Amino acid sequence: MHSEAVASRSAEHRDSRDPRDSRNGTPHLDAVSLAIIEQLQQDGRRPYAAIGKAVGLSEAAVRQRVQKLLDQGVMQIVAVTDPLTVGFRRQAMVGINVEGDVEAIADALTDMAEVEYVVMTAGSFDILAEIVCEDDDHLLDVINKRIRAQPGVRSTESFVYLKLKKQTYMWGTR
Amino acid sequence: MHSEAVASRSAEHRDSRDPRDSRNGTPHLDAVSLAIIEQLQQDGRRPYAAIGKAVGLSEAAVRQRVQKLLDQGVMQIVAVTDPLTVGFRRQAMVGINVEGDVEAIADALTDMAEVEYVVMTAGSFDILAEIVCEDDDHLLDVINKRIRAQPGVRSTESFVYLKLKKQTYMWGTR
DNA sequence: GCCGAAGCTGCGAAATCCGCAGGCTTCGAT
DNA sequence: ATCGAAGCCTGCGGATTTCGCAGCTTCGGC
Repeated sequence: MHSEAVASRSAEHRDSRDPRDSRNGTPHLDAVSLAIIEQLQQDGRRPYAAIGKAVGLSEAAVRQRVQKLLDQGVMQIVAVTDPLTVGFRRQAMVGINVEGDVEAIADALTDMAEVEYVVMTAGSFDILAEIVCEDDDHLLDVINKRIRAQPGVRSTESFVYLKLKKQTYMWGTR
Repeated sequence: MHSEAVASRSAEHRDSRDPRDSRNGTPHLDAVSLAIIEQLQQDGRRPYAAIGKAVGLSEAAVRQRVQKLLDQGVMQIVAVTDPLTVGFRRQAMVGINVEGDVEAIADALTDMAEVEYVVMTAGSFDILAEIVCEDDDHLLDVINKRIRAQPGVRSTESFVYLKLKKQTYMWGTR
């Protein structure tokens, strides 16, 4: 019977028709876009023609897809550095416990320039936040004067970084 | 006395003569390279000529500097994505306590594909590791079968991500 | 059937990238 | 003091890439 072919076709149709995931507003990514992202995870400046050759698309098509991925916020092409070499000598992860509105505290942390990373978690901390500072004084100031000063912050625990062993950006490249 | 002037001169000389920091192997960065990095943190594909105009250098000079920064491993230009949109639905930070050689454990974690981020810390954990997985089963497998199986791992504590609030790559751009 | 949206291709013009030769300065050695 | 090597910059021409646009096809709605 031809039901298999029909199912395959309808799946293709869904892929191309609906660019959005039903659960949230995140756009849907097909295999080709994923392959393009992989290429750019290896080298953010790789030419469109080279990417096209790798994923089986014309240069113009790759260009349009990349532009859309950037516009949609699915990916960004940026330079990433080791903070130490750029003059930030103290980093720490801070575990935070909150009473009341966790998301409000998370938003407040998000607004701080020294806070690089904020995530709400399940477990013995409500929030984990990564702090990037120039020196010890700066770090102390951020943790004690700014974070702990937030109303609703019940307690914090700090983990000062001693040595960064790994930091990759290769999701999807494995 | 002139000891201050002498010290100042010798420091200048060290900066320009020796591209490496004495403490570790990290190369020294001058203000211009920092400015170039800032440009590329805003847009990893910005043309060299535009960067040159912004930092006061010729196109060729910018190109040479960027190439050197990449070769030295000071920065990398890559596409970064939201893991959720590329199909990784479970993430967690894992705090680890170790008996014996902490760095050996950290190295073992570094070799795992699902481990995105490894840092040795001071505080109540010896190591923090970020895990990126496709689903709960995958996450469970990595934590229980792979991480806790490492000899020397005394205990672990997991923080499953509920919501990622902030993730920037803008060191130096503030 | 007809129309609009979305996505891909091909192509020519403009912009960018790239390699290289040459100039300038610093620094160490003779 | 002079010389040579090294490091870094500029300028330039050719190769490559990017960019905008017109046209084609598919698919779903009316």
